[in-house]
Amino acid sequence: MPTYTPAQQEAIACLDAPLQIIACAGSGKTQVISQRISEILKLPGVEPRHVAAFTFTEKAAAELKDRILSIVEQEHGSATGLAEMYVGTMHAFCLNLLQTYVPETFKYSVLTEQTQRLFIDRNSRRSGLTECPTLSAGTPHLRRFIHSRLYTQVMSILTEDETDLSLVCEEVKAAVGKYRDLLEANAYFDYTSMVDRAVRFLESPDEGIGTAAHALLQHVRDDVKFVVVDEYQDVNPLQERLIRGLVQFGANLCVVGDDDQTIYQWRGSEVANILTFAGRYEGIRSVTLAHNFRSSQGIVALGRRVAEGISVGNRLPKSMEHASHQTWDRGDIIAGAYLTPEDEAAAICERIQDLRGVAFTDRPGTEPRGLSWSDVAVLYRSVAADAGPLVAEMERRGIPYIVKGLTRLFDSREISAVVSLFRYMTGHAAFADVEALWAVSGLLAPGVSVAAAKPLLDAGADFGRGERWGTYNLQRLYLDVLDALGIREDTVPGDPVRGELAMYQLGKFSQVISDFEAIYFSSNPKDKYDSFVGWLEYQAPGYYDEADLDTGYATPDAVTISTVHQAKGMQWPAVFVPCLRANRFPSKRHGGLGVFHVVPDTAVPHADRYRGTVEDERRLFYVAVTRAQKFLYLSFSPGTSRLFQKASAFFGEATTVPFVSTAAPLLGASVARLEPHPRVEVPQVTLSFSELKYLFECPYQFKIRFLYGFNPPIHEALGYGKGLHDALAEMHKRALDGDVLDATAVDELVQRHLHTPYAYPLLREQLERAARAALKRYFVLHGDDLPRTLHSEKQIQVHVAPGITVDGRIDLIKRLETDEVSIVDFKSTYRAQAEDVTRDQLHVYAVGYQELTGTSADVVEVLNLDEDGKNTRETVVGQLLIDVRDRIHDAGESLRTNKLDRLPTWCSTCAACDVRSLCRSAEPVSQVLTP
DNA sequence: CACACCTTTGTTTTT
DNA sequence: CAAAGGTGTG
Repeated sequence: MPTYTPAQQEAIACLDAPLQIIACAGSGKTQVISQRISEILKLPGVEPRHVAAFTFTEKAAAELKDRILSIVEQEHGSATGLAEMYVGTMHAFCLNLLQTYVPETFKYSVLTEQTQRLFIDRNSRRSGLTECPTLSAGTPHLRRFIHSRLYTQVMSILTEDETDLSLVCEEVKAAVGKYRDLLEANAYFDYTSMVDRAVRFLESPDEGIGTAAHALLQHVRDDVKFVVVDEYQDVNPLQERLIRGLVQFGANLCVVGDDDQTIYQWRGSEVANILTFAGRYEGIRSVTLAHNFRSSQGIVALGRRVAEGISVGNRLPKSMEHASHQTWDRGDIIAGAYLTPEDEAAAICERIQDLRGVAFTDRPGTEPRGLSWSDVAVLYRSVAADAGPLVAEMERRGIPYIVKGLTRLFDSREISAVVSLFRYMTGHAAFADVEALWAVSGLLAPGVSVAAAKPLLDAGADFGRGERWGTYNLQRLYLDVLDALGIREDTVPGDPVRGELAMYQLGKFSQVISDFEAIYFSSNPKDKYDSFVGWLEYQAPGYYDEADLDTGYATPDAVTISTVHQAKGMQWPAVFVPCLRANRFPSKRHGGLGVFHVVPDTAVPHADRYRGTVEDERRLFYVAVTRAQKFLYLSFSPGTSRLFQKASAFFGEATTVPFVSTAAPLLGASVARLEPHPRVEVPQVTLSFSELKYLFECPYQFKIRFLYGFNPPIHEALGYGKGLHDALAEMHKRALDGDVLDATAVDELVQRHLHTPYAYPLLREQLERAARAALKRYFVLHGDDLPRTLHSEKQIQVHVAPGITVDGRIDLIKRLETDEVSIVDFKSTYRAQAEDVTRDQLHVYAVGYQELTGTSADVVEVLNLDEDGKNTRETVVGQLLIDVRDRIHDAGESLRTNKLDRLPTWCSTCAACDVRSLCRSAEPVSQVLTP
């Protein structure tokens, strides 16, 4: 066990009272939580499934889980059942809870921000959008398309906050009900409704759906014994209700956070939750982790000064203390003012180049190394508004950088060219326009003309050819066009990086089509194409404004340029915070139609937090400052307009802190220098079963699907296989409770679970018949096995090495008549995404089962639900399990190093791959020329 | 100092 | 199209 401070030890050891951990920046919070959870797992009678730990992002969850597993493996040797410990977001927890215990919700899918807006606009009347009045004279009612984002904000505030509905006008209240009904009618959750549904189950079980509510509550009562909430300061009122609901039967609660780092008020975080925690729970213990192990004395002093500017009533009393080995030297912290943004950018670049090679010690007792590009971050209040001059200067000097949120997907020449195809098809552009855009797209190999795709476009635009709407598939047309033009990573002119970049843009567009088509799949074809083009022109550019270049899992050695928000939880040896201008940081309030023109601000407690206050901005500045380990450069230059002429109050305040210099020479030769050596970061790799399957099958296929983001076309029968799986899941779950169904339940099961939103009426009938037949057949062939069900939809997990985890669910685990344990995977032909189960995958299941129970399964089998489908059954062999572990490990490594190569030669995998046209020619090349 | 008028701007982002 | 900073007037 590493050494802990007395406060850390106290937090780790307090397992029997509600605990509040106030964790200052850099206080080793994650380590303390992880160690505390490890202690919980040592308690007699405590199983991993008794623990639920919440984080705000999937990334933070992966890191926390990995840390816990490392500690547990070290201290307990190995432990079984860890897959059943919940570490994740509250959203995923709620979704999981509902889709495990409430059969009616098994078929629900989740709307993203994009599909949610598409859905609301397509149903603008039925969702109540156009009936919402506003306080603005110019806008008597919300309007379709224009106000759908505002509408989603209103809907989430009304369910996520403690809104006083008596102050909200009738039409808006009606809209909430209409929108909720519309979601349910279409089997959708949005991010709010999944939490809301779960909370309502926990709060008023009597109104629930009988047995489901009972089972859900039973699970919470029996299994949830320890709840840990990280980043508690960012919890919103609905999430606070969820926490209350989860601990209502006496579970131990531990909340961890720092009120000074509340930076998401504008999306509902309620600081009051953490400020008044002590008064709301009985007998709480409170521990403050005040020691900062990250930053030098100077940074800590500056941070403390910034935080002390928050008024006493809005802050928990605490004083961050310097405890790091980092030294402060005069000149490490500079607040510099410049005459123009260009001067400021140049000065930043000078410093960055000066810092490269400076000796730096990451941890006490380790060897120093030379700083490199990736040790530097430049943090802006608004990257979009202010980062331009710096990016230009970095570009000029050839300093490598990563920036998010500056480039817009729809401004790129690649996407302009692609959009023109659809404009041509709907008569909004001449073919000459298309040719002009493709000529400058940088996508076509020499000698290839977009004219090669014209026949496809003309045929596609003939909307009189067939009556089935599903045949007018946007995604298929798109992939066919790319194929006809021979566009692949290696045919795009330029160096390999250029090829990757282009494919990444094109993959994003595939996602754009998927989003649109998920909502508009079954519209009259002509209308669908027209809506698509209109949407591409007016809506989509605003939906997909960040074309953040995801570099995959490999981390390049480059300067990070990002917003302060995105820097939360991170640290760098050197941090720059430029453009500290009045009206920018702190940001002035903004105009325009807002939520409080629809909902009166008196109906929402602390409504101001949604608009943003100066204190909120101060907390954001506090986060920025405390990211730095040693070097911190604050700077100001007047902006282009009248509004941004003066320096930020924060800037002036910083200059009054003794550790801060207003000018200092470059370090030059005055400090020790070493060869630049970027810090080694181990990116977390968490793979789902289906991702792993693709990675095993063909690494390049994985790259096309998951890194570039290409999606296969929607199949009209989509949902059939899922429906069968869900029906079987209900059968097995009820069998586990002693409720063994027979064939008379088939109609009801199909009715409840089969959801095929893209099927035309005739196909829907066919699918229903097929589903009934499949379930009846299952009852005949396997009905007798039902009582021998051991687990249904069992969550498993394989932790292969630090940072590499595979997550997944096993359809069914049952005891055979021979008393052996069998792992079963169901298969159905109609299952849209050809989920072929390979032997490898089955053996991964077997490994997961082993980690879960500590015992080995005897056989793995594939059970085909089709009438004449083939089943397989295979003995689990120990050596195979070891081999599979090695293969997962290799797969994870290839991801981290970004080595995702094509299979060397054409093979059966290629023949079955539905994205192969993006990889190589369909025909195997018989004569390969080798230079 | 109070007020009217004119000008400029439009953030931050996860699930 | 709304809001608030800046500027000018009394």
